[in-house]
Amino acid sequence: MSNQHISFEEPLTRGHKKKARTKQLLIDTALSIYADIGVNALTLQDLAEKANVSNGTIYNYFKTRDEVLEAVGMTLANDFSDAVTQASANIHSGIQRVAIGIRMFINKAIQDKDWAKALINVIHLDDRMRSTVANNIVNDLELAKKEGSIHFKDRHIAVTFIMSATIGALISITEGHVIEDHDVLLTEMILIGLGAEPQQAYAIAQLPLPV
Amino acid sequence: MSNQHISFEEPLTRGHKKKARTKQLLIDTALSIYADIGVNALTLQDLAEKANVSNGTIYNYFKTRDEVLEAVGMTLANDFSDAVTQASANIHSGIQRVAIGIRMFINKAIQDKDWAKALINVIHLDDRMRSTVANNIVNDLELAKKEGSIHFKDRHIAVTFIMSATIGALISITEGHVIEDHDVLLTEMILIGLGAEPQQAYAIAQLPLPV
Amino acid sequence: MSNQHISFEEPLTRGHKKKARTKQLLIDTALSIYADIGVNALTLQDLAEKANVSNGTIYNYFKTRDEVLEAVGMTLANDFSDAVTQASANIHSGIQRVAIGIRMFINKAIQDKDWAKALINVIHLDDRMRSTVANNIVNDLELAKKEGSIHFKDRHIAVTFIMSATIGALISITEGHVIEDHDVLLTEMILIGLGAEPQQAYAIAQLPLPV
Amino acid sequence: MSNQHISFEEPLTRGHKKKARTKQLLIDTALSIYADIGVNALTLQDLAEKANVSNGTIYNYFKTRDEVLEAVGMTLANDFSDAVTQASANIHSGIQRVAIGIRMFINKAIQDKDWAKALINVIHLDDRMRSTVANNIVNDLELAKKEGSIHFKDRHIAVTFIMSATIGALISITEGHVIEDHDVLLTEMILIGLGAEPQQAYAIAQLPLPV
DNA sequence: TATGAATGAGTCTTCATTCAT
DNA sequence: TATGAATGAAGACTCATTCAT
Repeated sequence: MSNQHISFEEPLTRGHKKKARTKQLLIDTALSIYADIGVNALTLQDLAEKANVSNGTIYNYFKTRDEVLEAVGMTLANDFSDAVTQASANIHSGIQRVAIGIRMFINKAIQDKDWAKALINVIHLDDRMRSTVANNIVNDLELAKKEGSIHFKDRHIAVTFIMSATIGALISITEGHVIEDHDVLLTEMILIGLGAEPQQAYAIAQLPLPV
Repeated sequence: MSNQHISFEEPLTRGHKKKARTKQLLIDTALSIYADIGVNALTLQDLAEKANVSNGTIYNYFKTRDEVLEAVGMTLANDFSDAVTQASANIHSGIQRVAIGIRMFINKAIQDKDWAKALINVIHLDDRMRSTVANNIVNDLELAKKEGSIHFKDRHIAVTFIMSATIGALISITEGHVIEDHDVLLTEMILIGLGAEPQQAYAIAQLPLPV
Repeated sequence: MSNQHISFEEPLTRGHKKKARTKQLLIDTALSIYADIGVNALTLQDLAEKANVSNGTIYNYFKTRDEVLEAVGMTLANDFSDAVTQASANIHSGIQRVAIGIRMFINKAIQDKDWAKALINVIHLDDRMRSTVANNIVNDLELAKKEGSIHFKDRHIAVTFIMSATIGALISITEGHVIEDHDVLLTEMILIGLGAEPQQAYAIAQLPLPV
Repeated sequence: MSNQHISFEEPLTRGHKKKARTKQLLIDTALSIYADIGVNALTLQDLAEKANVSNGTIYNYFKTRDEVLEAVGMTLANDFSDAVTQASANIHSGIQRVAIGIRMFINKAIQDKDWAKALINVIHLDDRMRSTVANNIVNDLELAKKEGSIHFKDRHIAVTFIMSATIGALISITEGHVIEDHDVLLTEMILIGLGAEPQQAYAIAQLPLPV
């Protein structure tokens, strides 16, 4: 949940552990470029320069430019997945799990705007990534429905509703619109929109996040 | 509200005045290319070819590639604005006007998926367009708040919520996920999310749309 | 039959006829590069420079590098075909037509070593070209067999024999080994090898070539 | 005469001395790549991979890529030389030795098409190799002339004639055109072309090859 | 205005070669 | 000797832009 993905500036002097660190370096560097100028504008020459690496080196790790972009997308998707899954590990209420996911996204975006920018860029361009994220939501959503805490007519619409409202908030945040309790407010709106009782929605949206 | 933006295939003989017909042709053609391959992938060579025009001709109407993209964005934004404004002309309830806007977007997307694809592409890449759309919502939203039919703590969050949820639905639709009463369902979710009374939200979301 | 293919040096001031002259210019220039350094070593940058043209211009006429090579090969093949066909137009004896073909090849190579070098390069790399040439021989060969002037067990072997012996001689010539009556001597060897009566072979190989 | 040159697949456990085994492995592997894709297309990366060796290893045995190609060419040339020399060791008739050389080439090509393909590739690109082969023929040819069994006006033309007709046949064979007694038929054509008495040519071309 | 040939800077990609381990 | 990561020069190809006709 920290800044580890955008850490390419630190001179690789630390561990001397493996040379395959270069691959991670490239991905991290690419991520930071995404944040700056977007996915499309990334050129391999720029990536090589910013990573202090020769252009040819990139091709020791990726066969094509697209493979680089894909690797970055995967990294983002997996990080998301891992962080949220881990945080919700001990939570068995569907509506709570949904709330935690939304709030973690928002809070991470506030902490690390570069991460958010990169994520937004990738999500707009990569269908697979959207599916990955959607799959992570759908189970919690169905669980919440069974619990009776929310209700919706079409699952796909509900998932889309959550994702798009969250991404929308992320865009706002990267543009500088951050307010107090952003995560709580948005979560309330989404849960109520999904048919939750306002009282319950308020309560759940404000629960302390798991450590 | 019809297919007019993607009408470049028709042999440009109809009503177009001889002058500047070419400019509109170029914009329409660009729009259809957006829908197919996105904004970034549009090349002027492709545009010229698809518009049955020499590449040099484009430069008689636009100074740079960016100017083409801008013109297309303006067209999309204005069309939206005009259509919704016109439809809501005689509606004086804020919440109703918001509902009409959302539903018109959804229904137009269902009717004209190419328009929706182009719009999505543009909105993701063009900050100005987002603002244009947002400005059209904000007045109705404030009006609804004054009427007491909805309530929200932060205006910007509310606007973003509406827009992003709507765009999310548009994306779903372009991907083929269309269900019955899509517009009504989404409008309900959004209005309730904004704090509307469920009963009222249901009622308003189902009102017949103005002709 | 003259140097027309390697005429790229002359400044395109003559006819002002067509701009599509550029395509021919490129082919001619490529041909001369073949002669110098071979097909494989041809780079488009080199071609552009030697043709006094921007690298991008090449792509106005050919989609890929391979298309350039193919066009040059076609030019060579067609030139051969046309020249020999024209020369043998009024000759109805199969063995005479075969002899004329061989001798024209040899003589043209002696006159224009660049042409020969380019031809050799292309023939080694382009299967289609070999077939094209072979097809031009096979009819005359069958005709000669029917006349009883030569005889062979396998047509394919016979055609290959003629072609490879001729190309071999071309290679020798490009390497500087030219002797008097090279065309006549080689033709004799080939015709006799194909079973012609030595007396007849001598006679036919020495007939004056048609103008 | 067996498949020894293309034997890189076998797990290099047999008789190879531990030393310099790798060098031979590289040459053999290169040979097989020649057959597949030609000399020019051979890349050291590909070679290293197919030889199950690190790319850096190649540079322990060869200073440059060209040195690799040269070594392969030498191997091919020497193998030819050795095999034919050995086979003709007890044959003292010039025309017979010429016939044996031609036929051995053809038969080896039929047995081992990869060898033939590699040889063709090399011979087209390497002048030195052509000379090496030519030198092996020229003595036998002069001997045959002294014996009166053949006669030619220009030695170089005669050598070229033999070589090119043989290589031509090799190309045919690699393309799948193999007929019965290919070696005998071609040898007859060549010998007759060189002025041998047809009866003698037939007889000599059919003599059993030395073991 | 319309045309389309020409331009050339910018990108991706390949591959021989080097070198620290 | 063997390895394989790193290098960087070189080449193919794209595409916005210019300009003479």
